[in-house]
Amino acid sequence: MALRVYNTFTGEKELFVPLTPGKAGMYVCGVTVYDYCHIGHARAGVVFDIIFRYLKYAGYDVTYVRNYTDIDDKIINRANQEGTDYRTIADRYIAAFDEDMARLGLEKPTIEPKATDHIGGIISIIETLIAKGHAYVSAGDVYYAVETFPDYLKLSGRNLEEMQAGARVEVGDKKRHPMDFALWKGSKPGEPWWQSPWGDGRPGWHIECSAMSMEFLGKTFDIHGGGKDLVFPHHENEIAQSEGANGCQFVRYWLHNGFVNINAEKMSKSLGNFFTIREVLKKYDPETLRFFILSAHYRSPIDFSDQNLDEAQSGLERIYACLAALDDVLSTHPPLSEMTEADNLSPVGQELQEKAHQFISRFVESMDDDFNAAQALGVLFETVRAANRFLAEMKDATPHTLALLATVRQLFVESGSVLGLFTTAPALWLEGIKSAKAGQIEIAPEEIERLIEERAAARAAKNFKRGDEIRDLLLAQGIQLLDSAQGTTWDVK
RNA sequence: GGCGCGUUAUCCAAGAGGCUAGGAGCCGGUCUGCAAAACCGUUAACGUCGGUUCGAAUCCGACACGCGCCUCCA
Repeated sequence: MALRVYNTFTGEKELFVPLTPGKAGMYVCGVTVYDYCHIGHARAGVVFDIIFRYLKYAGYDVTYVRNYTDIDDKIINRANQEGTDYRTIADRYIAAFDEDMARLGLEKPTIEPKATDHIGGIISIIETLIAKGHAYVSAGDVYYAVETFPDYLKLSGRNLEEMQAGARVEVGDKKRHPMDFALWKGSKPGEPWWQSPWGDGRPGWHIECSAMSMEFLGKTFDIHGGGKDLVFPHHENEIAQSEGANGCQFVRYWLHNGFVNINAEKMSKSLGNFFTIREVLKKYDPETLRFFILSAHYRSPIDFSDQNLDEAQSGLERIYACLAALDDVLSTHPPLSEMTEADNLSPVGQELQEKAHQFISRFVESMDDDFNAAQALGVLFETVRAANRFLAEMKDATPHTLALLATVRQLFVESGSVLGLFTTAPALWLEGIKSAKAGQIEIAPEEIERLIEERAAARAAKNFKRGDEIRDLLLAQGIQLLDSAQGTTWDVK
């Protein structure tokens, strides 16, 4: 068992060797809290959630820090628009973020610091950078002098000349070099401010992450994550700040998740083609959204569309239906013992036993390979098929077959705890999906029930023509009748 | 323009030199009065052209197409 992770810095998968054996320090850029989160945030949240969970599962003592950037131009702009103060805006969207992430089933990080609680640390790093000649004061602002840091742009693999050629960076008279970036911004009247050696002001974007990561994880730590779009400039600037101030390596492994696309184009605030998490969750179950995110590798782009979400839901339903069937058998015949040795199992039973035996090692192998959740889901589906086959042919439950089924059920609990799936009782989840769909139909459930009764009567009288008529009538309204030995139920197509 | 990534069957999506990925769908079967649902089975692919190799989706090169970053972004 050896975890390998793709490091943006080297562009290769590397063996994960933590700084301190048995421990892992991870910092992930959270959000700037000025608006509701979109599904791009959902992806980043879910991706690093399973990375956090898997590191713990693999036995590491993980310290996971995810920040809130609660002071920034955008927050101030928003506050001005609404005629309120920045704190009101920040607190509102912190609460909204927490709510959205909780609905997506994210575990709480170890620490969730706020930038404004770390102004002291921020000032202290800036002072060090000035003392070391990496930063300079200019008319109440402080800027980082990128030319003093030879490794600048080493993460994104660019160079300063190239950047300037295509960039439309304004050569402000306050900056010495157009690529210099603000560490501290003097406050204008009416803006929030903190006291500093350079006058009243507020931190620039980037410096808060250097300060908070150092505070909780030290000068050097294992994993730093975030969306691909943060590679430049955010993470590049963090490196310049932290390594410039501390004179040692900042981060050992840089992990970046891919984008969410809409119609094969990047979704973003600036393009205006984004969906908020809460919009999406009105239509889709949170676990469906999570399952959709996990169905592709975290570094690949994923295309968000109704069709893809519908497919994700079908796939998840398949697993849940199998789990419900397992629960059904196990609740009526509680297993007496742990799994015993194979006693004349059928070939189908042997296949299931085989799948159960290999399950964890195959799951771990997938996750060890740069958190390949999509491949891990393949392992789950193969097990579902084997279990369904077994259930279909199982006549009576022997202690051994029950123990086998209980083992299989437990494997889904275990893998589900890493993937953040199957947290709901299967029967309940399936019921939830059904009633969510029922909310979208026109016809009243009482009317459906009445027609079902009428159809049952017609069928009892062998009047199949009338019976089929009713069936077609309901189908035209999106109501699918499900006949079974126990009677007729219905579902929304 | 610079840098980087991708192209896998009808669609989504893993895999990265020889080993059944998987899901949705199609089709076939079981069930059913007939269907549907469910379950089972089954099908098919590696952008194009060259090269390396006993063997290439997989490695190398060229080309085509698509995308991303270079400006706030997860």
